[in-house]
Amino acid sequence: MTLRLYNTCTRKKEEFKPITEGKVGIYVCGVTVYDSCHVGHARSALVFDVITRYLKYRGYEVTFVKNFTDVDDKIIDKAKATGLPFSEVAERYIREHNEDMDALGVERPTVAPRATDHIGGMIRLIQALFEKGLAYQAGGDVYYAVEKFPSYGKLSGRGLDDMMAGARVDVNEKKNNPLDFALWKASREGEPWWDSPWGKGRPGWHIECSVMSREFLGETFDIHGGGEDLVFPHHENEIAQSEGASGKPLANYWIHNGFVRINSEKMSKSLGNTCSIKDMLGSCRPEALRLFMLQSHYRSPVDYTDSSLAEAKLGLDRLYSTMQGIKEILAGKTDFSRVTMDSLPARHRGVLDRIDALPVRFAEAMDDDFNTARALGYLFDAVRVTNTYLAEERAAVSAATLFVLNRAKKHFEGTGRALGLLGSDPDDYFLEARDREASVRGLAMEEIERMIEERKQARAAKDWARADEIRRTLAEKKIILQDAGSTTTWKIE
RNA sequence: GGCGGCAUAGCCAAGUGGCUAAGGCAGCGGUCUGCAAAACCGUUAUUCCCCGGUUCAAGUCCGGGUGCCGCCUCCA
Repeated sequence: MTLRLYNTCTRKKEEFKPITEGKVGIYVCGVTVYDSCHVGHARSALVFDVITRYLKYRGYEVTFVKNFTDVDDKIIDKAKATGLPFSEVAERYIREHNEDMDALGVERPTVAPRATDHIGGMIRLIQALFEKGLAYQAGGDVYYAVEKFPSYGKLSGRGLDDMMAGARVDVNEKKNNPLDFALWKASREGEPWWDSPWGKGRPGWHIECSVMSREFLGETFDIHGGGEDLVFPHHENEIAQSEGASGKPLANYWIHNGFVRINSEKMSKSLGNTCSIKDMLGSCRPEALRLFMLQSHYRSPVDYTDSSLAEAKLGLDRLYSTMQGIKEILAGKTDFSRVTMDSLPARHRGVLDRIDALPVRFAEAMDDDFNTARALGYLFDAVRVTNTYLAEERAAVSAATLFVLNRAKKHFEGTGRALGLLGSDPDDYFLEARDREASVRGLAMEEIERMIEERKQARAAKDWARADEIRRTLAEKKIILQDAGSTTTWKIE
């Protein structure tokens, strides 16, 4: 079975062949730390989190590098606006970024380098570009001479002439060609600076990634990723820098995730419709957002709305409710160690076969360019099979039942882990969801528990009128009571 | 102006030329329940934006049209 992935550079799905058997080196462009992360950052982070999780699930040893751009015009602007040193602005948003990612259940990268720790490497790379005749100095600035690099435009699929025709290139008299980009910028008064052969200055945006990827992954590595907006100019320029200097391919595969829209509109600061991760997590649980994102293919645009997120949450409840059902029966602790595949009665065997199909189909979907939407379809298929089985078995649990359910649990947990889902204990999941909702709505838990107790007594006395009255009263507060035998649980609608 | 993408049920969404077009949400009918909820069973696209073409066979390939969207400037 082979993993195939869509390579932006060739615009085709290709079979994945790592440089070193069993290992994968992946570099993803991280954030510029000048503001809080929004849902778009969340998508990118979740996409590459699932990609690295799946690569590990498949047995690869993954080295995942995701950088922080901690010196840049916008950070400097923010520093000026707030009166803080630029390094403190960066520090603050790095910390916030990490908190957000932890909250989303995104695994930390193997290395999270910062641009300012690699200034020396950048200077050396720029010098190498001078030696190759690809860089030129103009005052205290250094630019990359785009037309000296023949394959410029190969990633984004455009030629220099096409781009020249575009009206929106900025006019800068210091550049030989309007498409040339800055490798090094002279610092102005009050801006951070580093000494360099070209005077006091700071690096251009693109150079850091060329340097840090080589530092941690080598001149050529397996996968380079980022948001689709980075294809041009950022990644194109990285290629020009890295390949211009080394003469070797930068990355063998390029992966780009699609954008998030909000209510069918592009999310952007100018439209004022960005939604920060912090805000969003105040009203929804992280796993629901993850499920929502994974229900679309990573390259498609995704439209974020309150209702689509609410739907995803219901889907997540469905998954956890199956996990809860399994847990409940397994808690019976009957010994099933003597059950074997061969001794399994046909009816159980039939269910087991369908459940055992999950990891196989899951891998088949994920191997096809990380098709998480299809993979989730298979997961829900297995959920339905399990639910049916659960409904049939509940009355008379046998050792065979436990054997089958134990296997189901393993498969759900295994595939779930590869997606970053189903990591919580199901009981905790539902209690947490309920208590969170209750506190958001300011409901008094003691009062609810008291009324449930009263209703329990009414039911015992077959006083259905009183029991129903309590149900209705609580229902008005959106509290749904669920009777199961003699116990009653509740949840928020 | 240049480059690229998308159009599948009420909504979201997968679909790698060939058995009955995944899955989720919503809806409807039923089972279960004192009543409910959850769960389960059944049901919801004779058809995949439109028009041509290739093929024994097309949602899937090709050409044309229409409609959305992205990038080309900082952006995940």
